[in-house]
Amino acid sequence: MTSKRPTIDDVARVSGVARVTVSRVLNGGPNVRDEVRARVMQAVEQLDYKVNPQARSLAGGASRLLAFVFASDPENDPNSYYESALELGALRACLALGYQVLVQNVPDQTPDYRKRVLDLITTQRCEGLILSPPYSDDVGLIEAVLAQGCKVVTVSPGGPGRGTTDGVGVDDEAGGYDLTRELLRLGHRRFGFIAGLEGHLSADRRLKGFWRALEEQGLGERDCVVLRGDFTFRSGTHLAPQLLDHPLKPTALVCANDDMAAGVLSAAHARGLNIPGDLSITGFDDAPVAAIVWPPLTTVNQPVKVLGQRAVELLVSRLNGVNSTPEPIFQQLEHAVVSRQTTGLA
Amino acid sequence: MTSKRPTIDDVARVSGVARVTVSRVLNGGPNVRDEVRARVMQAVEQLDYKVNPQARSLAGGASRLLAFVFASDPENDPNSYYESALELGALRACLALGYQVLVQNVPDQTPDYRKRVLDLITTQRCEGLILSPPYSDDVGLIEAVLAQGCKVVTVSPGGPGRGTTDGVGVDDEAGGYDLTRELLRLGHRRFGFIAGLEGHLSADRRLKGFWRALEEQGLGERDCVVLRGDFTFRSGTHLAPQLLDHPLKPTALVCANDDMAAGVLSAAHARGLNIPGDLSITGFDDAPVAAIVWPPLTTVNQPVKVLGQRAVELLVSRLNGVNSTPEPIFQQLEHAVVSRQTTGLA
DNA sequence: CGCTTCCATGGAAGCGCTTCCAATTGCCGG
DNA sequence: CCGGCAATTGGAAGCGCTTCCATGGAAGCG
Repeated sequence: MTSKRPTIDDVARVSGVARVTVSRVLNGGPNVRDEVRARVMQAVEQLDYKVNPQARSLAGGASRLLAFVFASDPENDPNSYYESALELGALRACLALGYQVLVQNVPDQTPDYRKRVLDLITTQRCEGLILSPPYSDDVGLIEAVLAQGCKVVTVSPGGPGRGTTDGVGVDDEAGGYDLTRELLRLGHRRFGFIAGLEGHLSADRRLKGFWRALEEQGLGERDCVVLRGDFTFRSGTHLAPQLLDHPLKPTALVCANDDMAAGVLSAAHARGLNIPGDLSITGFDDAPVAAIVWPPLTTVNQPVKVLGQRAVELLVSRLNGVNSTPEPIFQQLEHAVVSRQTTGLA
Repeated sequence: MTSKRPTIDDVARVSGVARVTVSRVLNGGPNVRDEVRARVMQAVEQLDYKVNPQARSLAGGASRLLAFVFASDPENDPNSYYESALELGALRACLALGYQVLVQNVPDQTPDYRKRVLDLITTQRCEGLILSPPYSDDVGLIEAVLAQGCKVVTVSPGGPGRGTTDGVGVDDEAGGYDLTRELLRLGHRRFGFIAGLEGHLSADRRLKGFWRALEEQGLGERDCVVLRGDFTFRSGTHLAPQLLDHPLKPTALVCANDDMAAGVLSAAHARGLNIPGDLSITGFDDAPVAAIVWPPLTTVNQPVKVLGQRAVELLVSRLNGVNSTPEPIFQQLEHAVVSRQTTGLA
């Protein structure tokens, strides 16, 4: 066992000042002479003193705890790059800002999901929440959290979530549009689209952008078959046949994320199709899997890790009062079409 | 803002007992009459009281905080299923046990990595650490942590780590052996092997099992080219040419994990090779990517999520004194060869 | 020069909980 | 009927920190 850790009183004694003064120095408070500040810092150094975060939050009433809530069920979707990357970005930012982040998986089919989320605030004393889709558009949930005095930042809100609280994300609609333009340029005129889960509004915006690009070319609903998947590889493989065998005979299959696109690709391989010769396939996100499959997948890059990081920064700026704009802020980051090898001439 | 949260004193007042008694009930202490216990629980219910974890750990001297430390650099290896799955398993187990887990990424090339890890104990007050490779075999680090009075469980220790503290893992050596037996059965006699990073001893055990299987068939060093990768997809694609162009002309490439195998597969596709007709490829871990690539990868399954969960359970059982066996415990879980479609007759 | 004002510091209280120890009760054998 | 012991409860102290308020001195002002 270790000898006991030094406390703030030890520092105070060694540096010959009162406990409050040490506290002031530690928290960057004003009204401390430079000489005293230096003396305290030296004592801190000498004793290898670290504040006790538990004591600090008990006394100060601030836990410096954030929570990252995600919905995807890892049993069903074991590979969710999106969530891991968000988390990682959040973790990084927290480290820099002196906050901690609790990661919480709350499958959204859970009947008491709202209670589960609110428990993070009551039980763990979280001061801020990062909500990823589909929670980022669950206005009821967001308002319930806000009502508890807990700040919220949403990741990729698709609509209603945006007006309610701060958020970060890319322009999904523009992403879908840009990607589709590229497909149209390659001569494709008949499409299949695998959309995401109901309620994931940001994913639906991708579809909206897709339609807009089609309409600009005078194309419409009769030129595309739309199906809904659940973002998993498996749903891609399951849904592909319906698209491939459809009388419309699509020449390009557009998927709302990369995992489903990888599933479609796999199903296409199983049929002996030549990609992109016989069929073009696109994803969304630019997850690692996009570069791993063969041939590498054309997709839309979004900086997911940065999204997680920005979410934390936004949250913390609200918490420490640096930012107190009354209206919600939405930080939009850049997306980019990444043309790889699953797309070719129609 | 919320009205203030109820405290233990509120519960005491409502249930008409002293604060200590409430504390006893909350912590499942002995010597409380059933009638009183029920009364307290009812008050807790009625007030929707939740203990304040910060206050509890300050008073009780136990933070109920664990940390999960992993080394892989996510910039370089953006897809590490292994770490995410361990984390998820740990998270799940913690939720059930009332502990919290801090996730910490400490790249092992960091010069002050040891300090970074020890800081988790001093700064965050963690009571237990989960160390994944290669830290699981860093005896110096483990002992330094132990010396601070912090418990340690290692994940997949490959050798030295095992005798030092508790651990969980599969029998990597047997996994490598079983997989290789399968390859030999298919008639392969000339091999390429992409090993993992230096210092990842559990990954090296896979190679050891591989050799053992070869020796049983009277094969040896001259029948296999061995290279070292870094577990990433990219290192698989980079290393593949050296193996494919080697005068030995290997008919099967064995990789220490799935990502590298996926890289090799991709490189093989780029050359127009027919898999498994021209070449067999195997991975290790049975990560999601193994099922996603085309053709799906033959590999060895290890229950990574369960590993993470067991690690936490082991740690907690040490912390609360349920388990106080003096010698280190190693929990070995089952592995299984998963034959998919990247392996065929030589 | 007496007054206010500002700066730098310290004293005391208390955050919500657990732990240590003392007090009370009921019940035993002798 | 009494000392003793276990079961049950409560009082008080204190974990390590921040916050509120008081203090003393230096500086500013007419």
